[in-house]
Amino acid sequence: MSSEQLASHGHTTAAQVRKDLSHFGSFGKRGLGYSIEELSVRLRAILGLDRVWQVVLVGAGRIGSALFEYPDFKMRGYDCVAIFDSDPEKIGVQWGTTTIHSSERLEAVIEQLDVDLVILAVPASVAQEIADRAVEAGVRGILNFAPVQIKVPDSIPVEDVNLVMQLEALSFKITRGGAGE
Amino acid sequence: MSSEQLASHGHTTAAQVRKDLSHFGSFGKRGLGYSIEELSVRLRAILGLDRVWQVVLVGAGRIGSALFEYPDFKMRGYDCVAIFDSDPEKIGVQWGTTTIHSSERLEAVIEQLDVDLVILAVPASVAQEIADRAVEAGVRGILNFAPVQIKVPDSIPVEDVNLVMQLEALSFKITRGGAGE
DNA sequence: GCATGTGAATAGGTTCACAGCC
DNA sequence: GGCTGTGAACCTATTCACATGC
Repeated sequence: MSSEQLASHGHTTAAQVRKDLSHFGSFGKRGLGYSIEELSVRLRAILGLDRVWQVVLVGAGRIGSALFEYPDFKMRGYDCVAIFDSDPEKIGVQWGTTTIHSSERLEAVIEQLDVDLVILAVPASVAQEIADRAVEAGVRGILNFAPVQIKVPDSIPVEDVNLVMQLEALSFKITRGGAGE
Repeated sequence: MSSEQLASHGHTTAAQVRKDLSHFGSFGKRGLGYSIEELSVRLRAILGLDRVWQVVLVGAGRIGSALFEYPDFKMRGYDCVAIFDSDPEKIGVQWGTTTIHSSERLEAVIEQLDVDLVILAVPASVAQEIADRAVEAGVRGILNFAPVQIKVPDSIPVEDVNLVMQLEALSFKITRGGAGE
């Protein structure tokens, strides 16, 4: 497949595709284009998707349950090895084969199972505390659903999921009136 | 509050704050800084947040219910005026004071209630069809939870919520090893 | 011949620094 | 004196265009 074809799939240009890929190496063949198979393998390795990541979910509320049931996670190599909640009613409950633990056990489980990522699906009021404890216990990245800006060391990446902001982005684009992008 | 102080709250610099704000007007007072109150009002108007947006939710599954219960939505001016699902079991069920309608009624409701935004919380397989119908019925923006790239006219903004991609972004940052950002 | 990979040219965005106003 | 608003300098990213290799 040529850079031209690749570009038409994303929202970009042929030159952009070539420049971007050239940052990581030279994966194409002149006159021929790129092998989808090879690109896939090489990019998955670069992005760190060629392994299974150990994930824990903190917060067994609605968002937590929606996430947990989302089939794509497992399929894409994210293995939810534990769930935590502070509600005594929920502790001990099983979701599939995964048990809900007391939040108190967070550090122990993260260390024991060598957890990579934490999904924070807790109220804003406790998000920072949980994040601190998770980082202290050795977690390497955080997906944050709580509507607060959590502070962690620079070495720990955080991705924020902020649906209100995304709705607001829509509101702005509509208000502004201009083209969709 | 000075641009310096504002910058320290976001993840940015004083010069950046001043340049960005100057794009929309000159809201500060020299020697003094910016009035939070005035900034808030002016920016809310620019972003289109000084009104209530009519929203419908399509898909009354787990993601849909998590969203619907999310208190921030109403508080931030997004009023979910209708829910749709194709499952006959769910049709007629009430969530709070909002009834779940058959997806067939999508166009009728969008037109009648002058709906602005659609939240697409449906399986990937039907996302495009629903999007087409919503756009045809006059919706002005789409928040898309389905893991597909939906195609709509350029004039209709789409915001994609793609949790797998956000996890993958974490994986990349961790793999690359560099600083969090 | 065809499409990559890459320097050169261009455009876009960020930082600097200071005149102007409070 | 302090801080904004903004042109100028700088830096980064995108686009162009072509030599290189299949």
